[in-house]
Amino acid sequence: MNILQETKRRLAAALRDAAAAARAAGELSFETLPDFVIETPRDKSHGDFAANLALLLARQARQSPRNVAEILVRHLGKPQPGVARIEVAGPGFINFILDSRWFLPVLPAVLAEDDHYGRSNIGQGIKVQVEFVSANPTGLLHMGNARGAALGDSIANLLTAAGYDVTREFYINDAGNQIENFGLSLEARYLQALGLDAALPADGYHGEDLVETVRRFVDRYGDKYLDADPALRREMLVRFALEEKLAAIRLVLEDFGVIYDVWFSEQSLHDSGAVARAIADLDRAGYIYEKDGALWFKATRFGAEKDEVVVRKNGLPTYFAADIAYHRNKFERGFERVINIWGADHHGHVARLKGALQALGYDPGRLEVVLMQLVRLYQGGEVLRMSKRTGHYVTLNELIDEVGRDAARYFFVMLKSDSHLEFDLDLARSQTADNPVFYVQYAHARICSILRLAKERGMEVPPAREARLELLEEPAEVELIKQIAALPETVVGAAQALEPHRLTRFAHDLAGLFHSFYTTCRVLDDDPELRKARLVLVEATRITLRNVLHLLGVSAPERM
RNA sequence: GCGCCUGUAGCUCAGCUGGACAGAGCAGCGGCCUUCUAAGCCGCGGGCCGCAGGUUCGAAUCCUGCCAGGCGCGCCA
Repeated sequence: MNILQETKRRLAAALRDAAAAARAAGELSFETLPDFVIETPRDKSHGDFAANLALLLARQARQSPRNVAEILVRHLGKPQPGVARIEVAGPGFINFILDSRWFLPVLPAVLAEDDHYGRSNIGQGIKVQVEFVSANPTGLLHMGNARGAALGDSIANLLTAAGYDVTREFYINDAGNQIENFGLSLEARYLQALGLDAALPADGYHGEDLVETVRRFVDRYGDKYLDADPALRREMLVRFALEEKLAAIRLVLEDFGVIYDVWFSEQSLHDSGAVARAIADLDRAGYIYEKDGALWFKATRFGAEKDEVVVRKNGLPTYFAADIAYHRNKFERGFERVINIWGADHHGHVARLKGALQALGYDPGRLEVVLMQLVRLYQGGEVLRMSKRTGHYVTLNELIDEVGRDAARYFFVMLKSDSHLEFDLDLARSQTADNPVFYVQYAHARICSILRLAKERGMEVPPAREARLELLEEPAEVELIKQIAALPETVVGAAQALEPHRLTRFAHDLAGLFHSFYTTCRVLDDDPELRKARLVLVEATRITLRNVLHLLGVSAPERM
């Protein structure tokens, strides 16, 4: 049910017919009809829909836009269904003012579709993968990862709602230098735990959490690896720590409402030979050369700023090499579109990865990277720098404890991914009511409260067919219905643009319209007919609000 | 130095891929609870859309050049 888009489509067709008729009548001359839009004007006084066709046609027709608009309106001929009035306004817009009853059919549709309301099938079941967070499993998740988690999960929800077949994936960086370094740090902590004087590597992991991890390792294995081969010792420590860290990451993400379909190991790509194969194939295609003892990929051929090493002088493949193999693997698994959520500090990686995929014969457009600016954390008015190596960072675990999952998720997706997120920890900690998520949730709780009371009084929400919905003609009611009707196109737009922040905006607007309605209209009215109609409206609002909140990964509480 | 992102009300941010007089939330001021949750509603004030050019019937939005902030330019990931 998408009454808005259907109406727009029909009006657009009518305008095209009108233009053709006007040309046939010799009143308007043009070669080809320009692509015009029918949009919902910002300003309510401009009607429900506005068309800019006359403005675009004016030049070709060599007439003033307003004249063109008048001619088009005249040729629209018989009254359009649902349209109460048509006006030519401003520079030459054609405004359509709809009969307020035109939107009423959306209410029974919402009740019927229930938790499916807002879904569509523009994705046509196309397989899409969303890879996000993919943090190093060497510590806990920080604020940047948290933003990625909220963003990635909401985008995945949006794509699912738009009819795509979505897979959520976490890429585990369990290979390479960082792991090597991780092992050395663990080893030092291990020796320290056994009372020896061992120093952490200068660029090692200084976080306190490793001390605890090693303590648990000692609980299990004691000093068994004190005199063991250091390589074996580190391998055992790393294996133990990775398992523990990954379990913790998985757990906190679940607390955050994020469940992955696939956890993909980087090491497995090395083990299976996929990395070596990718390099060999690039070489065969002529995009690899040797310099200074290392193997380089000719990324500059594909618009990157510089070429990139794939195999180091020491013979070990780079992270980039593994990433090439990984993304090829994604396509081999049948994903039509592959979406990565990355921190903006990785943006330099985009061009060369796309280049490598192109070199392997894939359309690089199938890889879409959503770059998010990093989260800046404020405390006591000062910026806190976050770094895993210094162990100085606020974890997602702490964030959930202090501000709660709902507020955190809402805040992270409230902004465009492009914009820097300023997270004032003191403000977030202070659980005050100026939190927008409370505003939206409160609207939902208020509705549930009304419905509870109605039930107690034996006044359940009637089947929509039995309600005289045409009684809903207060401005606050009409505005509320229009916003409810706008959910499907909002979801589609947000999914296409990969912009979940459009949903928080929609939710906030919807909540605001409900609050206004609440103060002007009494739902449990003495008039039984009006009461039934309003119960249907309120129920439809509840469903819409809840569905949006769920797309955001935020709960819809029944009481507050 | 080069590349990417950002610059809109005192603060935090929207602005629907070029539309009609630039919007919201906080903060400030003034009203509204004997009736379904006042975590709410209604009203008021507040802006050279970083600056300067250009394209267009029309620019916060597109192009160019500056200015400011963030990030990147590793045989790290």
